[in-house]
Amino acid sequence: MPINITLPDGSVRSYDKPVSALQVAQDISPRLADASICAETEGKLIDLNHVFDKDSTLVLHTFKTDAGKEIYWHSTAHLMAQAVKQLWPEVKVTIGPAIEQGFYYDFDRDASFTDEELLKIEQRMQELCAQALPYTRGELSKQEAIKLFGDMGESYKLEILAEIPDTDIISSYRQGDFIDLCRGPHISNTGKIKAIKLLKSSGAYWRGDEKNKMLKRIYGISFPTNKELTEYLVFLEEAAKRDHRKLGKDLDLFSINDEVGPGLVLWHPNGAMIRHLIESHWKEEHLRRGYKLVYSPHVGRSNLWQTSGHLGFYKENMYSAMDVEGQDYYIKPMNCPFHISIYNANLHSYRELPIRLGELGTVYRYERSGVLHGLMRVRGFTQDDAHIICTPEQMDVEVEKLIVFSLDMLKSFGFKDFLIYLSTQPDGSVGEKADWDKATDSLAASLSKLGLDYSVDAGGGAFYGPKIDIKIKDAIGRAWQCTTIQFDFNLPERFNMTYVGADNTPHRPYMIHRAILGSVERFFATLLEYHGGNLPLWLAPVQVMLIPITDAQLDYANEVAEKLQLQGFRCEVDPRSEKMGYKIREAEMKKIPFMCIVGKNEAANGEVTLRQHTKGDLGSMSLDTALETLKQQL
RNA sequence: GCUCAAGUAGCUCAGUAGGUAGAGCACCUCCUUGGUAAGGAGGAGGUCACCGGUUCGAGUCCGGUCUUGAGCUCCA
Repeated sequence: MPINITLPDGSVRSYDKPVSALQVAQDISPRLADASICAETEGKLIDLNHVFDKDSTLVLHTFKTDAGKEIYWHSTAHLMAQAVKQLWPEVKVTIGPAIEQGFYYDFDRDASFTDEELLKIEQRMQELCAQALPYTRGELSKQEAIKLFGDMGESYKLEILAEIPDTDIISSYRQGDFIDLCRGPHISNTGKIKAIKLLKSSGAYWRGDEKNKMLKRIYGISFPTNKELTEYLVFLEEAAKRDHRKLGKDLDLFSINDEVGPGLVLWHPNGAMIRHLIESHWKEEHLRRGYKLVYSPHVGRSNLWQTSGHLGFYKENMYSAMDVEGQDYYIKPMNCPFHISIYNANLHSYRELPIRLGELGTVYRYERSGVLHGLMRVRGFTQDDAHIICTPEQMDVEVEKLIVFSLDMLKSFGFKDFLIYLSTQPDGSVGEKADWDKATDSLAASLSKLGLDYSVDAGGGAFYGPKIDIKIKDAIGRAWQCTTIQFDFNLPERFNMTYVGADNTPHRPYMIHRAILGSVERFFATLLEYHGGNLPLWLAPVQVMLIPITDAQLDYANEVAEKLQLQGFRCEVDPRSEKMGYKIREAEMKKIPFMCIVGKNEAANGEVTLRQHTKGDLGSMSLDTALETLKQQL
């Protein structure tokens, strides 16, 4: 009986005796065999030395596939654990998975790892790579596994084993003198790992629970070639240059000040201008789509938060009450109760729905000190909030409109790649299951209808409703959550929201809570990082810098600036008696999109010379031509 | 909040074995009026995050507080 191995392209290779995945790879091409990291059969990842004794499918994974990377990095994590155990035998190992970019391994050790120690570990890893130690799979019963890891004193492994059913077969992987409890698969030998960099060490709780012991984590990354590692390190440097905190300082956009308080943002004129432009655009787009703008106060009486339930489920994120004539008031962590109160101020007919109330609403939330991060995570921020109140029948249309609107809005700022998540009903949620299913289906159907790829986060919804989140992918691959579209089965009930239906009886409306940008602060940060500070012309706080070559052209420069301003451009004149090169350099570093250079020739002919940021000299031209050029970029 | 690191002029950073602070850029004044990324000279600017301790003497050593960074947990 031949054994048929079916490959992804549909071709079949027949063998008359059992054959390993690696052998099949060899038969396809030795180079493929060399590049292969692991294999996959019937949807399950396997080692390359897995032997097929019956008809099977086979997919080979190289470092190019996600699965290949994951296995490669996971194997490197094992290698790192081996090196650490060799250097410090008393250290206990815990777990060490692959992550999106690289891997980590958590160790139980009193002292944290210093940079010198990381280098030492890296060296030991390289020595172990040179030995090309094979990773060998072993299978044992739970009893045997407990004995094995118990004898080694690896208490964390015993804890993991305790959660595995008694009857399961446990797999372990050994390379050289190191053995780890592991599902696998792994690369064939340590020699496959060519380039390693241990990036940083930090603390991490055992099982991510802050009640547990703080372990010492080492992050690292590895590649099949040194070239890839170098590229990755360059990429990290590039990311650091785009950090919004650095750009915010360099371009004088915002600051966060000790005395004012952590997590509270001061918007400087340039940053405030950008924010103004974002917000104006936001308002126009909302009005165009049938939203009504509202404003609401920054504080509200405790009754309001009692009714909304925030004092119950959200209290730990709220600041403590302030006393106003014997009554408790709370600064708002959310805008919803106010928007609902606006809705409830009047009686509504089904004929008015949907009602879409929008507000750039500033909220304050208590965030633990350790989580604050530039503008990405702050204590006071402005949500681009809106609540859509509609009949159940209108829900599908509204959801679809909302998704289209969200993507259009994000695209208008230059973003192109999005990650979309659908989060479904968690345990302990409120509302009827039927409503949940209906809402969840509506969200899913809209996404599918629009042909959008999304991942499902099962049980990841809020307790009050399912949601869609959209994350923006950065030019260098990082993802930031902006848009969130959440159904709410809780608040309409709590606030007894109603509308009068065609049958002349009150009905409970559906409510969708949504933010497209998320928060103006986070969106602003993402925008900055995405563009690396080089904002599109319409968002640049200063669009044109007028640079007179000598003081003699100062009047002419002012004249040109005035004309540009009349056409709606934001421009400034650099009047200093500095050399032109000096002023150009400064304008370039401030990332001002256009420079308008005027010397005696331009002044004499009524012309200007344009220079575009990062692109250089565009030559001299009439003022009208220059205006045309600028307008084309808007 | 927890673990580890850091906090010196507006910015980026030096500061060696504890002896009351230094550079570059930016800023101010003067000279220079220069054609596509830094012209020259001079000047001003710091209770070395804050509080306490050790010491004859602390930017430097010790303790505490605040803030920042990398993570953990959580989230827009």
